[in-house]
Amino acid sequence: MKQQVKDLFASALERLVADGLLPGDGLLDVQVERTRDQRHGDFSSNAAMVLAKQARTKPRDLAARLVESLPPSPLIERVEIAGPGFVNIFLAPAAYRARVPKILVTGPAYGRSDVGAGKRVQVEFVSANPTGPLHVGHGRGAAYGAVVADLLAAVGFRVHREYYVNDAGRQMDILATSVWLRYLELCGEDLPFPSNGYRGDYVWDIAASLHQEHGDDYRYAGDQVCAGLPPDEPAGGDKEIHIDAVIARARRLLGDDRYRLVFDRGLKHILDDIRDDLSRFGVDYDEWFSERSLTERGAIERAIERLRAAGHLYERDGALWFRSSAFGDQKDRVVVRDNGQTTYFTSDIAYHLDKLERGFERVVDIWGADHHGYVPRVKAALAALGDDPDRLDVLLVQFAILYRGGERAQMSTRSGEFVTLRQLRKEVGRDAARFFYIMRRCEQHLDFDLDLAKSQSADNPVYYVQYAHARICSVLRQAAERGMAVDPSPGEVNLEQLTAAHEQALLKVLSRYPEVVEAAALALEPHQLAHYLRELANDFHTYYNAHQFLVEDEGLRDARIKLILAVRQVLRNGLDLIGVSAPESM
RNA sequence: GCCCUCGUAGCUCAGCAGGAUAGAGCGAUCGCCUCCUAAGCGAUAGGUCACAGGUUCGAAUCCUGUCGAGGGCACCA
Repeated sequence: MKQQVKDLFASALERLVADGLLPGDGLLDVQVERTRDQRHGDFSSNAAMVLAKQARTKPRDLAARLVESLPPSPLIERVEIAGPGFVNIFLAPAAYRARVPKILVTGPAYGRSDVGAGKRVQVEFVSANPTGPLHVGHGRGAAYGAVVADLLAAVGFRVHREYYVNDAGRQMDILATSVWLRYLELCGEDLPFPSNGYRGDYVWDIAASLHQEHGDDYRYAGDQVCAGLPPDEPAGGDKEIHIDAVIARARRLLGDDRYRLVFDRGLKHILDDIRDDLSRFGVDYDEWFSERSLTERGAIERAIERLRAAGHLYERDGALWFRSSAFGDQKDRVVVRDNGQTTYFTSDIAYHLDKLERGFERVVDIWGADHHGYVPRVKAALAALGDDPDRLDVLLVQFAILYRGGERAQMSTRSGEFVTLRQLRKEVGRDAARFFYIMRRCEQHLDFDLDLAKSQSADNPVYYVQYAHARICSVLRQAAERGMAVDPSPGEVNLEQLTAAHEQALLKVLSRYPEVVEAAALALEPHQLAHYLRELANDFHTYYNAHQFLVEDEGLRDARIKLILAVRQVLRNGLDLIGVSAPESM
């Protein structure tokens, strides 16, 4: 609808250019906005004020010429010039009424568009280390990423959802070693557990399955495992040095193949768990991309070579550095350590290079806000390799803080007592979790009120929106019970009876839906959609309280039912996009 | 110390590619079911848009600085 109005302005401006009133360049960005105030009409353009200088005219005079040049359209009832030079558009009531059949015909596709023009976009999100179950912090990234991906798909992008599996790092070695130590305990060995190891129950589970399947095959005597290790922290040592030594010991005793087996068992177990968890949360991926595969395919070597060839690497203190500071980073970064190992950052360069090489025109990364320091260096790497860093959008999602009974719910990581995403789902349900996670802008800290998320009241925005949907279904059931025919055909007869203020308001909100979806998608901001749905539900509830739908007058009844059918369709479409169910009854 | 994000009603937040009198929800106060689900609706009160400058027809929105909150500054991942 907005686009149609925009098009009218664009052709008006073209005429003014043809008349020589305006220069032909720089006019492409016509600004047409929904008005905030009814009295200013439905749409408003500031074009005359913006262009007055170029036209060497007063804004109001230019506005007048602009209005004269607007092509006639059945969409528009009248146009007026207001204030310093705003052109205000009042739409014809018929234009709004026509929305109802449009929505009923388009159905689930109402709100979808093709502004993305089939461009390929990759959305990478969650990508938590597979060292344990997902916690509530990951949940926000999961919900946010899933909705961003769905929004982009809804406006015509070809979306590829991807999870980057950090299956190659030191944290994974710590996990593998933790599993092995627990396994040894199950075998009856008595050993101390490193303070830096993973202590969650899931580690015991993995160890138990290992033990069940392989018996004592991986068993070594406790003193053989512990002999000569540097002391752990409680014994006055360094926990990092200690755990590294334990890892090295595990590798030596088990040998590469058997160590890998333990390692992969832990990896697979946890990854399966994460995949299952996310899937139950309505979050599914097209690809689980293995970091290890980058090494195996030589992608990391290739990335280093490309940087070297481009002259952006140098050696210092025995390490190989990338001159990222030349591309906007704070300081240069190490790419190959003095011990010959590459860094996490090196993998990241290779990974992002790989993304662009796979032909994605745009890449969206969704990271925890604690990783924000990495944005400049990854962009620096892309720039250094001649790629456009603006093809990469990084969304930084702030942490979610849980509240229960007005108190901050505690969560600590290593101890294994953290609140997992699974626990949260169990407690508040998938719908509430999804909705709460995306109702705030990602840069905002999220106060997640567990009591509110569970409450079945109007205070709870999830129930509020869902209730509107259920109410409409209920009205239709009532109609059936009373033997009133419901005609879902999209005809326009009777619709001119929708003259009440509440009906006008609803029609207007319904007409805005595609614009909201587009704006939310392009800005990568799911919360816009959540806010819209609340507003639509509110307008419906107000209407419900003010008017009876199942009235005696058949024409009026038909019109009202068609209207609420349209409302129901838009509620469904919107809820579906944010991954929340639309219940028939509550 | 340097960098990033944030600062809008008592609370939680929208609004920020500049636009007309700054909006919601919660909480507070007062109302609304003989009626399709009251898991609902209406009304009232509530603001120096952190502060100070600047840019211009116009600034909550853009720029600079100050203050405050959070986060990041590894040859960890």
